[in-house]
Amino acid sequence: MFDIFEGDFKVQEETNISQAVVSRLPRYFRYLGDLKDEGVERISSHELSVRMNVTASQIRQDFNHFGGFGQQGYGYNVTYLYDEIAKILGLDKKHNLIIVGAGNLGQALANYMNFEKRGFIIKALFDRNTELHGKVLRGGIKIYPMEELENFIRENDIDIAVLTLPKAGALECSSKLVDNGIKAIWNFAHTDLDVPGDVAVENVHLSDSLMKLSYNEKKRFDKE
Amino acid sequence: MFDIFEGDFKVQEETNISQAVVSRLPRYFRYLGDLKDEGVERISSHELSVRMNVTASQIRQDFNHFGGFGQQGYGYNVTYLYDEIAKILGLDKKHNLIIVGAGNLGQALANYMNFEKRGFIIKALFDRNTELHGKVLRGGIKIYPMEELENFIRENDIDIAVLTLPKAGALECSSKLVDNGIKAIWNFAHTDLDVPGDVAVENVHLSDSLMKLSYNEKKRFDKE
DNA sequence: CTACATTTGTGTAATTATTGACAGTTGTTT
DNA sequence: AAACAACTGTCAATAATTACACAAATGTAG
Repeated sequence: MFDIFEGDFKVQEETNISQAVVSRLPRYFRYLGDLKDEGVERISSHELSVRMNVTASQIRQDFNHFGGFGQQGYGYNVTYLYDEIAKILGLDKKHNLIIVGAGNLGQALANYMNFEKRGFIIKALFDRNTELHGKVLRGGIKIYPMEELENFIRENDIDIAVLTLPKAGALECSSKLVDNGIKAIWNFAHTDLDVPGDVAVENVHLSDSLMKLSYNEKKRFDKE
Repeated sequence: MFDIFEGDFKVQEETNISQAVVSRLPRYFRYLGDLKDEGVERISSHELSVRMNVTASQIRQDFNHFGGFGQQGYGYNVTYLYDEIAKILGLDKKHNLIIVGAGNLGQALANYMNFEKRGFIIKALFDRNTELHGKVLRGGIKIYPMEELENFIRENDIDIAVLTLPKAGALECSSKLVDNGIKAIWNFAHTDLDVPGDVAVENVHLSDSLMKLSYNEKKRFDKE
């Protein structure tokens, strides 16, 4: 009788993890990957807390949001935990990406691609600059004109769009992407987007990040 | 008599602003820049809150951490507030940067450079790849061999280092940077750094960010 | 097989962050 | 020039996040 309520509650909770927790998951995943590479089979929240410089309590609490992955008296099995977090993060499935804006950053991301190892496949770039059209980057990724964007999305099962455009075009472009069914935008444009609630946006505002660094550098200087 | 205590307290507080607040400053700065461009002279916390989609209370409280920039019954003078936030973020001074690691990302950042407008001047890149040595990028920025790193830092008043290296070399490199007096590291390497407390580090873990996006996309999908 | 050290999951406390409320000040209108 | 509306700075309340503490479970050593 109580179990039913508990169950319902859990499910509801699972869809409502705070971003504070979510932000930490990739870092856990990274450290667990390292442990795997080192051949470590099991690890306790305490050991991990020392490595990662966080509290063991936070680690246990974070993992518990998704159900218990550990065992009392034993700890966590590294490979199992690694795989589970991968699933939570959606890394067990392939994602098809397009990059909109083939400037320095767009091309760098296309060439960079450690992401492919994790199942994020870049299918194409798009740009309005006609000089770039037809250019082929590493791995045969091609730059297309903007006009082909809509068709490409529909025909290639694209779910994530990377926005590496100047501020001006970004907003307009984001609505076009959304209209064509994109459900996730990785936004490098120097502006905030305004999209429906069912579209995920992850902002990478490099300038903001650099300013934060500048503040923190200054602060430490001021202290002396 | 009381003023003295109040004063002391303020100063102490000023050096201890939470990162939650600091993270919001660049965004305020961005919106204030837009307002300036639009020719808006004054703005209330309420108006700004609508634009930025945050609470007016948070805006007032945030600004108050650094002393009051507004006036009761009037609001905030856009230009004044913009300039004050610039000062807080250390944008009133020039910063000399070097980029360590002249791969795709390093070169893209060097070429990209809207940062120069804000006083972040890239002075040079460094890489171990001999094929790149001597290559000149936009604005005359040159790629040097790693061996010249230490001298260059000392002779060119560098305060910020941008780390765009693969994971393996990043840790070793960061200690070298710190040893030569770097006080701020913008870390794009796929690993956490271990530096003394007086060195500011700002991490830009692109993979982490992408995984977060993947989680949030998945979550929205799960809901239906 | 028993005693003990280890470790998770979880309820609770403490801390931090955000929001609400309002006194006091300023600008504006009549 | 008085009355009123708009607005900040700040105190208090609420909400969210993090840390603590311990019962229950497991592995290990003697």
